[in-house]
Amino acid sequence: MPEGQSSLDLLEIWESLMPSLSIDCVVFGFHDGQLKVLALKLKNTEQYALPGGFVRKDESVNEAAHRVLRDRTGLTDIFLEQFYVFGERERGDQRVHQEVFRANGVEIPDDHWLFQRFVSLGYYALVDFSKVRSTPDWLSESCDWHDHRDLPPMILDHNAIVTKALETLRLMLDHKLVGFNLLPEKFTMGELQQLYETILDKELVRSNFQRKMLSLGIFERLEKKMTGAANKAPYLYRVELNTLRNKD
Amino acid sequence: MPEGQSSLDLLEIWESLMPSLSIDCVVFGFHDGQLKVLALKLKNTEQYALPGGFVRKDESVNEAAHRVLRDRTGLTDIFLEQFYVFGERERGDQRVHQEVFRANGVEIPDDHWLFQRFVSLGYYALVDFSKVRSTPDWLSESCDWHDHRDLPPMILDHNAIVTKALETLRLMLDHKLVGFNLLPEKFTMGELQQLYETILDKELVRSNFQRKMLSLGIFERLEKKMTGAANKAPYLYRVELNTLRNKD
DNA sequence: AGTTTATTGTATCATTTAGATACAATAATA
DNA sequence: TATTATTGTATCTAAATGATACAATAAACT
Repeated sequence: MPEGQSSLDLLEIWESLMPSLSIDCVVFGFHDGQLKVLALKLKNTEQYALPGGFVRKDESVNEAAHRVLRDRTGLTDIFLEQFYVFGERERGDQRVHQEVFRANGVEIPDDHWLFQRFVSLGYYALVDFSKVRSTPDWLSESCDWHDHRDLPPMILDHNAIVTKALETLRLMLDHKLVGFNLLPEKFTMGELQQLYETILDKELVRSNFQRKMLSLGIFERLEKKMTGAANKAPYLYRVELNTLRNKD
Repeated sequence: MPEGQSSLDLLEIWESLMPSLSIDCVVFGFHDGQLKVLALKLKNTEQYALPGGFVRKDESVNEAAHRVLRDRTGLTDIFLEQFYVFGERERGDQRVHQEVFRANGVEIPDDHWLFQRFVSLGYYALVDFSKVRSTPDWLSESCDWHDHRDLPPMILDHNAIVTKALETLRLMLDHKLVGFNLLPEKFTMGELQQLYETILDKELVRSNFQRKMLSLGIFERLEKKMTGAANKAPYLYRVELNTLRNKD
């Protein structure tokens, strides 16, 4: 049995949690022109899972999601929103967790609460890839980025959860202005366009994209970014934080 | 103690339910040029509540919401969608239910599951006002429509839930095409416009509204509606069901 | 029966937004 | 200094939206 974790501990933990409720986070990042998703590789198996957790009795569901995200990425103050509740009767074989425990030498009775039905609250987060310090949880051996078009097979309905999260992100990208949460503080219009093209899976006309973005009036133009390339240097932009606010 | 319901029954019911999860439905209807919301008047109190319920262990959360809606309105096959999870630590005084029970002569211990913390899944429904046969539940003396701008004080955070539901409806009205779910099968463009104006709280230019709606190409023009008024009779329209589909 | 009235359906204008293309400005290289 | 690739902006066109006008018409009134 691995150190620091016993069936007794699990029972104590259970008492402090909201029963039947779980949280799954689809953490989006952007790197190398790819939209990435954080996934955990479960110890001693070939299974992957989304960062997730449970809701404590003394915290709100949104607080729980922020805590999960902080534990896996080290980030606070991130864009994080509910997008769907996954509450099918059979969301996939709940025994996957049992397999994981067995693979790690932990015997837990079949009727343990962990293997009961959970309704999962789906959250999606938009983070600055470069700021993330990804950290596996105690069941996982690693926590890494995967291209959203090439995700490993994940437990339960986690692949479907990512699909739904991406749909929501596409919707919100047109609707609210949330895209730049995936970029560093300073970015060029070219980088922003590449981000939009990746998420929407559609090519955009550069000049028109630039016109539209700048007409929003939410960007502050900073110094030029000397790229070293043999051509005109693009300006860096920053979102004027006074203009927008992402709160719970 | 009222017939048909005892503490023992409640315990049995409890065993069949997903713990800590509840469902609240904001049922929108349209009548007399007003956007209406269904609310229950709790027996022997001046408190109101949204139609709601719990999730059975053998049904999905969406099925649970449909069941709640069927029980309160008699309707199946309605537009019903999740819009938010209300999971604050203190969503208001959970003892309101206790008050209701006391007012009805039912003593339930303070530590009963009904008074514990619940996370509520918010659903909103769009229904044909004329088709609803509103039916109170066993805790309520009536189930009636209220103008959305003049709702009675409701328990817990139910007033806030309605506000959030209305925001979602406004968003979806622009985005998807869901408005006509609030109208009878056949309707005039004038009626549809009045509906949009009420929901969006904004006047629209008739000719432009008509042009936009008809350009969607989802309406089938039927016979004229002879209103009896001394002017040109408007056509009735129906949504071509082949074109659109609302599924879970 | 002809006139009046209010409302509907559609046309037409102007304005705004979006798509397509062109071109001057420019950072590094040849 | 010319070349090159890319950026920022302008311009033209097309589509969507806003504002207004007007003919068609169901019932009431003369």
